[in-house]
Amino acid sequence: MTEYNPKQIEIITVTEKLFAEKGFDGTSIREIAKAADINVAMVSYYFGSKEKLLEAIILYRVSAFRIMLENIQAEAISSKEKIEKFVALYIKRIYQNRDIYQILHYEIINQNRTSNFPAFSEIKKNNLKLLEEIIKEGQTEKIFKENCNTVLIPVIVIGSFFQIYNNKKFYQELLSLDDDLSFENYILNDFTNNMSNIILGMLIQ
Amino acid sequence: MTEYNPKQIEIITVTEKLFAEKGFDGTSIREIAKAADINVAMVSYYFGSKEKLLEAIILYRVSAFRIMLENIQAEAISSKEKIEKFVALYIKRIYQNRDIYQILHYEIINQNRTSNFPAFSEIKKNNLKLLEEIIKEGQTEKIFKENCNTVLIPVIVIGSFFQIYNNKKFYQELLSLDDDLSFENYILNDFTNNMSNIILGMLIQ
Amino acid sequence: MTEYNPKQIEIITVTEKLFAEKGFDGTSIREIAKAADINVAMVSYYFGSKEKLLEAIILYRVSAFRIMLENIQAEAISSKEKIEKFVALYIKRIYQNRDIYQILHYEIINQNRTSNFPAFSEIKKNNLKLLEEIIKEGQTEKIFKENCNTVLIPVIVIGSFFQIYNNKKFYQELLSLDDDLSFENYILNDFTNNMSNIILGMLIQ
Amino acid sequence: MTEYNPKQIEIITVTEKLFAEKGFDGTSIREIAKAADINVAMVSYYFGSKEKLLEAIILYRVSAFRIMLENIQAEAISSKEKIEKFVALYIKRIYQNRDIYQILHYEIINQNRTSNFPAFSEIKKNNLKLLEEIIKEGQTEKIFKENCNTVLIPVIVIGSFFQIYNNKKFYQELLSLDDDLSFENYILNDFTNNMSNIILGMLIQ
DNA sequence: GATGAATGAGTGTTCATTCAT
DNA sequence: AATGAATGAACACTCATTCAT
Repeated sequence: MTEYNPKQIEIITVTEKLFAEKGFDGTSIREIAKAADINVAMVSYYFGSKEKLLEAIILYRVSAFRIMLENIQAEAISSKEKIEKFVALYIKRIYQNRDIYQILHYEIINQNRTSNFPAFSEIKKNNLKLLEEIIKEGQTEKIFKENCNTVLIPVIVIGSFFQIYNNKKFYQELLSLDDDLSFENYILNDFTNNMSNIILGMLIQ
Repeated sequence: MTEYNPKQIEIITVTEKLFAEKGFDGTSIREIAKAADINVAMVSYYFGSKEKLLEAIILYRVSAFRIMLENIQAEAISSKEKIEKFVALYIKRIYQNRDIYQILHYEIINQNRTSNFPAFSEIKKNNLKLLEEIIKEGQTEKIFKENCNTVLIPVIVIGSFFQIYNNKKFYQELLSLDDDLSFENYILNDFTNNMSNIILGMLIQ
Repeated sequence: MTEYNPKQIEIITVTEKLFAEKGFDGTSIREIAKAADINVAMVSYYFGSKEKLLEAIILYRVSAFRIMLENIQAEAISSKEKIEKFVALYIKRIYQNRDIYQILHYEIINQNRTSNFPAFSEIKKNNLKLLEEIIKEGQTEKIFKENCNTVLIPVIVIGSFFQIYNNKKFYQELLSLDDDLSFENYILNDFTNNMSNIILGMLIQ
Repeated sequence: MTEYNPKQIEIITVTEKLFAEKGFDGTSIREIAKAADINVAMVSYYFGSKEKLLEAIILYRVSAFRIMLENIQAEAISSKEKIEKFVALYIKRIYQNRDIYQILHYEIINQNRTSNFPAFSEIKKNNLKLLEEIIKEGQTEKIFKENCNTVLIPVIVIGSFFQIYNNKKFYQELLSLDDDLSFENYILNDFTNNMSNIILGMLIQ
């Protein structure tokens, strides 16, 4: 895990946004250089290649996912509250890292590139394991149903989020969310609550 | 609405798949020409440009969405059964048209391209209206809750589907779906049932 | 063995000269394009890459070497005269094809490129075989020595030629060969005669 | 004539080999820096530019040629033995300095670079003069012919050497010289003897 | 109506060199 | 005295598109 200097981090940050907006192929190194106010040669100089820059971005951000939702389990709250907190934290985290998720989304589909993202799969599996523990706790407390589809929970949360986020304009119009702030508020409050309730609806007897 | 000749339709069909797999920028006209066994100049000749080909693909497929789910409402079945049918048909339709959905997904994000897809928004709105009617029916029958979040229902269904579909490999491993057929069966049966139940869970009192 | 169209042949001809003068690495596609009055993209379009253009040049010229010196053997002249004719023809041939020889020379040294030139080796071996037959004939006629170093003969002829040719300026000054024509005359007459005598000196008892 | 410090000499030594192997254009400063374990800026720092480094290499080695074959003339041996010694020394010297010869060879052809090498021409002329003296001695002794082509003698020796050396692989196979040592032995013994005999064949009446 | 040839703009990358330190 | 960081120019090559036929 190499450390990046401030300029490298700026390149990563700028490129992250461009890749999320226009895709990997749709973004040229010259655009990146312009946006980051650096020389075109700098990307190759710092990261070796455009593809390695992509990998660097993913690695840089994915490693940030590591310190995740573990502490929820330890808190002295009910299983129901834990699920609520899990969903809220999960959505918040996805929202904050929506750019890198978008990129991963692009690139996971184009499986020709950076063949696999084992680190990312690992995190997804860890999250699932944490969720399973919370649910198991609720099951021993006889609050949650016995046969719960754990796998579908992150699927629904993350899928629904991006379905809305990727069709932002459509839903902004539909839900009268005039500006970006009200959209953000919607996601972090109403949408989050709705998701919580749906998930709990799946779990509670 | 221009009619396309068989060769144009073949180009559309071939390109649809390539765009879905590799994205618009990731697919070159040469690849298309090779895959469709036509001359490189044909694409420009028939469609004007690569971008216009994209628009043609979208228009061609989106118009196929038109004849949609309207007849559900007319059927002599319960509101609950109508929702189940709606969800099943919806997923089936998305699954069948996953390529064009994938493309739209790509391109809606890159909003620089083909500024908007009004036809597509129209269809989404129509579907929502139909769904609202079904729900209203269930509400007058006192089967469904009064305040239901209609908007979220397609969001959850379509979002969850693509969350799974785009991470096919990950979920195939997780759910032990060895081949494409068992994956398809999972989507059209288990996943569909799960979605139905979740949606009904949101609606039923 | 693909046929080349006139434009391709012109590219080959122009590039041949540039490669001979400035080497492969020292010649840019832009220079070639300028010299051949074509678009920069044409080289890649016609030959695939700069390296494949080099291979095309070599193949194109080396195939011309094929029809070589075979008919000398059949002629009704003495072994001594055959050797004289062999040397004269050999030098003439090298002189005419000095550009491609120069390129091969460059590229054989840089063995990283186009790993080997089996076609070229083949021709060299064939020439050696032909020479051996002539010498054997002279040996049975008791004109030539028994133990002759056949291998060294082409080495001396070709080596000496290029030693002079590559230091043209130096030897033009030294031998008072003011212009290109007198240099050419020197090569095809005096130098050729000298070489003949030296080779015959090696062979004759 | 500037003196070079040990680091400069190392750069010269390392680069000499790289230039001989891959040519001037084919060798990048980064490669040189890596091979000599120095910073990329060092070359420009010490020599001004890549081209000036080339000139430095040539100058450095060519000056070593200076102390050459002069003492042969003084020795109390026959003219024939002097020629034999001259040829042997000449080949040995070329063999030892084959790298710089290779570079000169490259660069003399590309006459755009380092316009001329007067120092080198000087040495060649000196060698010719020495040879002429030896031959003249032999002529007064009535051992050598009256009209001898002095100029051709170094041409043949140096030309033949490089014709073999540059096609090392081909001749190693042809002459069954399995490794580098046996090739070296061949050059310094058999080849040298052959050359001596050929040259003497040209000279002796 | 259809296409092979051709093109200029653009791609990612490498280059020798410079410069602040 | 020596260097890591940085740069603009050039590199080979691919792109979508055009055009004469």
